[in-house]
Amino acid sequence: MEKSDNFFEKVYEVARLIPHGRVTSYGAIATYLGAARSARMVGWAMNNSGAKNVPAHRVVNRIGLLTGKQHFDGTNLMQQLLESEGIVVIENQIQDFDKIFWNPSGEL
DNA sequence: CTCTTGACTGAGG
DNA sequence: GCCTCAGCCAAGA
Repeated sequence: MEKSDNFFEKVYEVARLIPHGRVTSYGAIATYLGAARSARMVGWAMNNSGAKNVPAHRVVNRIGLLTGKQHFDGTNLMQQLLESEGIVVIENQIQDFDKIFWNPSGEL
């Protein structure tokens, strides 16, 4: 095992902590890790998540838009996974996003 | 080394 | 609410 890239590993760890039927944003994870302005790095980490067991479909941008669905295998795979968890998604837009949003800090 | 791109966000108009 | 600009940092060419 090589050295864990702290930042990336943290992202994967938090992503796995997201409860079913919930979602969070890249910025929320970045902020939790102390890199509030590095939300892009979270997205990049998700790009590498292809080799990890990370539910990247539960991570969306700040408005609940499935910006990353394009990186998934198909075109509706990400939406399918979210709907499978009880999340309503219309036109790549999560409905009731503010209600199913999960804060990694513990919903303070 | 430099330049561009990108799964983002916040501030300003 | 929308559009534009700037900041952020890593990877690829």
